[in-house]
Amino acid sequence: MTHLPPDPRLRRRNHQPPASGRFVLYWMQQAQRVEENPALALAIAEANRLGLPPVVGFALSDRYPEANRRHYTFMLEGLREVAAALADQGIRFVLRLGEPDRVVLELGRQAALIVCDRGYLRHQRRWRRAVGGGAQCPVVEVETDVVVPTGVASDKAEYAARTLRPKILRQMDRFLQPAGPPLRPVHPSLDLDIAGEDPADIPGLLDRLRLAGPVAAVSGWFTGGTGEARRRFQLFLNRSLDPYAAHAHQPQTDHVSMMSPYLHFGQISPVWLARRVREAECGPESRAAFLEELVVRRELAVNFVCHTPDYDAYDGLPDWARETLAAHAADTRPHLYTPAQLEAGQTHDPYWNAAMAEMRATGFMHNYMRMYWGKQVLAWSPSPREAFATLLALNNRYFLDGRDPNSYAGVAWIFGRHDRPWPERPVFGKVRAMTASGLRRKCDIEAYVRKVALRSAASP
DNA sequence: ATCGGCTCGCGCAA
DNA sequence: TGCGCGAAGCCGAT
Repeated sequence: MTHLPPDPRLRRRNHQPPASGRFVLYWMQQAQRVEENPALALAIAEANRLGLPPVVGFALSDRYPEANRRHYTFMLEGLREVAAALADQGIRFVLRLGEPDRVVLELGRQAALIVCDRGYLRHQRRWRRAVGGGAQCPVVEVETDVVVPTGVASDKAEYAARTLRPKILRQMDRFLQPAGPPLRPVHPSLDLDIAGEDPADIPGLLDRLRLAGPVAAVSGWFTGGTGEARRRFQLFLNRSLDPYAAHAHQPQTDHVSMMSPYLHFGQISPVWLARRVREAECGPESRAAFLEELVVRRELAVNFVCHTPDYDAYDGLPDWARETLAAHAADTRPHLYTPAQLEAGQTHDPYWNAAMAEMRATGFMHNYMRMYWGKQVLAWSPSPREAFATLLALNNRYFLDGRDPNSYAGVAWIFGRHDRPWPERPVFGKVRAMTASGLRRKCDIEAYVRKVALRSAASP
């Protein structure tokens, strides 16, 4: 493997010598797409060089943290499309039920090389460590789901967006160069005799998985898959990119890309999205604002989970934030709600209830409302620690983009992470507060409430 | 309608 | 060591 190009997106996961095998295995887990997938491209190139067919393997586990029907329907819609797109190229897609590390080590016994993509949460890292340590052939990891590879951007936990921003912007250009034309496999793998599930049988697969909770699918609002992501993004470019910057705090509009569910499952490439926006005709402010969200803040969230071992724990918050929240632990809470009352959207606040209804009905929430929604849970919970737990649970249960680095960075932001102190007030202490009067001042919040009422009434 | 003050700590200039 | 400034705000003064 000494021939591997010196590409900062590549990393060897073990030091096994070259092995013989029936195929080259691309273990797809994070980057659930065929287009703009550098891990798949590397697997095809290596397969051609070795004179072997490439095979794509995917492990479907119902032990994924907080897995439910909503997430899995969306993911399986995407994987069905992946299987069909791979078949068009003569590549076999092997879907197996089970824990990813075990499934991949089993499949990998017949592989000359394993290529994997890169998710950033601790269970995804654990799977890759286990595969790297257990495989009898070389394992190469490819960074697939950020623009600037994490180690190139920064090798430490960044304090805030302002400290990461210059590092990202300095490097962005070189990682937005278009890849060459997609490589075709010389040796097709469709006829290889490898057992796997039928990825097109979504109801059958869902029935066989033990999924938590009564959280319904939201296919009426969001259908999974790269084709659907591209269609939606084209609509965004046509209609919503130009007012994007001006309407960032206008949740009554739909001038947002809604790419986060597709990015979360790797169904669309952030590099491709960034290139499209750079080429788009729009005001420079909107172009910069979108790239700020897509690249700077999204990759700040990745930096956060990579360098904060307890990214999902209250104790991982900055000292100043924990200290000020502790100093206000005994403050009177004018409103207190249980997690069940919050989940049902039964509070005194119609704006908050609308946000919760949007989340339940569609699996999505406008960014500005996500902040307001989170800040109120802090205000209405018996303690910041309980608020933190409630927010993560609701986030990961209902959002299609739950359980993403952005989920953990977003919840931590509610409690002061990546933010600065502000004037001291009850309950919040020096952590930034948001209020209903602020919503009324800054946007047409009544129009947002009406929009959500229509949507949740029409909910499938 | 707009403006300033509030508050902590990082990173750069000196 | 000093200083400017920051992921999305609030509030009161003008």
